[in-house]
This record gives sequence, C-alpha cells and structure tokens, in this order.
Amino acid sequence: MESQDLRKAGLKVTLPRLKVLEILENSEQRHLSAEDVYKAMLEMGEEIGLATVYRVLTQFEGAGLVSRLNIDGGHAVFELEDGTHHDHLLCVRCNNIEEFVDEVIEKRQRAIAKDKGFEMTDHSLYIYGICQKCQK
Amino acid sequence: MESQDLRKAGLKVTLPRLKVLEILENSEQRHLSAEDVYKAMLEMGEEIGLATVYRVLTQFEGAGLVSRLNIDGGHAVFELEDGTHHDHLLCVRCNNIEEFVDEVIEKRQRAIAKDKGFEMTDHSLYIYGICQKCQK
DNA sequence: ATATAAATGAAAACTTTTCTCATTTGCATC
DNA sequence: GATGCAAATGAGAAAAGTTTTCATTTATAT
Repeated sequence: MESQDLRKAGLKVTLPRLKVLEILENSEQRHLSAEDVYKAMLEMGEEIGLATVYRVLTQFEGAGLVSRLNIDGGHAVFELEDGTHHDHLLCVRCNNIEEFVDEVIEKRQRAIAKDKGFEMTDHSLYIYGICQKCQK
Repeated sequence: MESQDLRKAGLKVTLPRLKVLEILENSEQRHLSAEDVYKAMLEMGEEIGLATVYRVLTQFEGAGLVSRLNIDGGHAVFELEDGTHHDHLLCVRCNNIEEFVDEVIEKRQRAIAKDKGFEMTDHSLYIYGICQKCQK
C-alpha cells in the first residue's frame, strides 16, 4: 500500500522510509517533529539515525507526502499531507495543534498580495492561544 | 529622548543600548536581524559583542520597544514597535519586507479562535511572494 | 566618592538541522 | 538466485542562529 507511494515518488522502498510513514500514520498526534519521529522509532525497537529521519522527512515533503510547519521559534513539525490546504491553531500551554480552513482569509490574502504587487507563492498563518482543555 | 524610554523600561542607560536604538531608528531598512545590527554597529566604529546585541534586542522586546518576527526557516528580525498591529509580506527573492493591516482577517481570526474554544494570545501571518521589483 | 547591582564582551554551549563519507541496501539485470 | 551499481543509511562533524557563563566593567543611588 505505502510502498506504491514511495515508488511513485521515485524513492526506493526502504525500511526506514516505511517505518517513518507508519509512525506518521499511526501516531495519535498528527503533528510530529523529527525528534518525535526519531524517538518513536527507537521505542519501536528500530535502529535509525536522526539524520536519516530528517532526510526522509525532507524527501517526503518534496514528494508531497508530508508538509512541514515552521513553528514560532525555530523547530519544525511534519504532518501527513491530506491534499487540503489549512492553517493552524496552536495551544501555547499543551502544544496541541488544531487545523482550520477559512476561505474568507484565503481570499483576503490573495487580494492583499495583488494590491501590493506581490506574486504570492505561499503563506503561513498561525493563531496562538490557550485551548479549551487548558483553560480549566 | 530615548534615555527616557530605557529608564521607563527599567533598563540602565548604556552606550550599547543607546546605539542599538539609534541604529533601529536610523536604518533605511525597518527590519533588521541581530547580525545586521551588529554589523551596523561595527561600521559605526562602535565596539560591541554579538551577545550584547541579542541581549539588548530581547530586553527591548520585553519592554515593548521592539517586536521580533520569526521568519520561515529560523532567523529572527526586529522592528521598532510603533504601536500598530500589522502583518507582513516577504519577498522570497530580495527578502524585502512590507507591512499590511487587514481588519477583515483580524476579525476572522478572532472568530475562528472563539469557534475552536481558544483564548487567542497572539497570531502570526506571513504572505510569501515575489515583489513587484523582482518580477521584472 | 563609593558600594553594589546590573551590563558587557568573549568564548563556550546549545538547539535544530544539514553535510560528509565510508558502509550497506534495494533493485534491475544476468 | 547471483551480481553490480546507484541510492540510501548511520555516525559524527559541521553549520547557523541564539543563549549562557563568568570574569570584568559600568551606571547609578547613597
């Protein structure tokens, strides 16, 4: 099943790649840092180098299998690509990440870029706050 | 004039602090990295350590004198705080930064946070693209 | 003038990510 | 199935940006 995805992306089917995919698919957290993936790997009893995790995730990003979020203050997290564009809400207490789609905002962004003479290539929007659970 | 700002912020009035403020005020670029400030300092013939630049900028941020932007991919730039909230458009070719304010987007963000049960503390929106100059 | 708490500079440390290079592996071909 | 070769891997070094440490210097209240 996933081997096909790798082959389609022009990547050899290797154990590290399959395992990284498996972790991304089975993790209860949709958003994982390279470190998270690395630790999950070791917990599964799989030998892997952290450099390989970074390489694999970067290749997956290039192949459109995952997307990378650059969170405030430096470190990146990865999520399985599901074909939908969406933005993120981050809880500053528990680091939970939620997703949302808002067509009004999307439209305004395009209008702003046009207005400023920019050819928009990308955008990133993060809303930081305290999630419902953490407010109690 | 600026000495007052420093004193109000509970910071001693020192040469490095005054000089960093001066650079932020007089630079033709509104958005400067710590490295930029450091280099400008050396060009002015002022001795300063890079660590001091970072410390001073971080203190200024805490005091509300400057704000820090975390640009995609890691490094931060600082701008003099002008009391207005605004978001940013970044040119991926020349790294020029423009600012914009959009009340529609602001309103939608608040609505989304509320809808998801988040108590919004902050948000960041960056539109990446190719600016008018760089399109030619 | 002086004491003292804060600020500074230089270098080391830290964090996250990428690179290097020798070794191993997947896979097409025989 | 054996074999050859390009691609992938692991370990550690390196890079980039930022923070910390600590001995020395400086600003400011007394």
